[in-house]
Amino acid sequence: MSRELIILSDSFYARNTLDIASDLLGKYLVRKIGKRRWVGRIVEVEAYIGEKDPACHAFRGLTPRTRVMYGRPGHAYVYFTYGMHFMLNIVTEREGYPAAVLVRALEPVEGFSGKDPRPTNGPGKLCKNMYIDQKLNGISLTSGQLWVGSNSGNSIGFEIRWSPRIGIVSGTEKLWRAYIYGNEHTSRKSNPRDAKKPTLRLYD
DNA sequence: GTCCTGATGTGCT
DNA sequence: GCACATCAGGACA
Repeated sequence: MSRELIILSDSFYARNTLDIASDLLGKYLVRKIGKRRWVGRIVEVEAYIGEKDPACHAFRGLTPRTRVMYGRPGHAYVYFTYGMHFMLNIVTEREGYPAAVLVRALEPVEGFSGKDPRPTNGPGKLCKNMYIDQKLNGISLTSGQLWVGSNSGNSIGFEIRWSPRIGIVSGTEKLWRAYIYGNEHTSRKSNPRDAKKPTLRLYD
């Protein structure tokens, strides 16, 4: 990182989830443990919005697991799945309304020294390689352990495309997965047939 | 490169 | 019980 990053404040996350999803692309996810730091440029995300979205964990309402998603925006919702993977989500919208953005893939920028040329090209993989686990569930993204920053300089232009979300069985008609078209670090190859706009969000 | 499979914890029915 | 917002490794091409 040649320039320092500006931490996004809570107000960034208190908006429409689809806007946040696309705005997060090109921003930097930062994980800090002591003096070690990992930084990745966000290249792929998915939106999960409200109790009427059948793919959203809040589809079945408020439970101990989904409590964080109903909480204040700008916090991390981390959960465990498939018996072996953690997933990082960022809570959005307003308190009491369950919505979040799943961080699916990053382009490594700093701190990744292993042999894998794509250490962060999937949601479980990026959590593993950045030591993100359930201990971070519910923390604020201004707490200093984990946050999203934006580069103060000119950002390089890129094209955003939208597709169905990955790994779900219902809600596949919604185009709520956004990624940086042509980037090598997404979880799937770019598809020229993917849309240039998301499926419009319908409020409850 | 593609397709297929096994490993595995947790929340909720 | 079962359904998962998955990944790595092996078989094949």
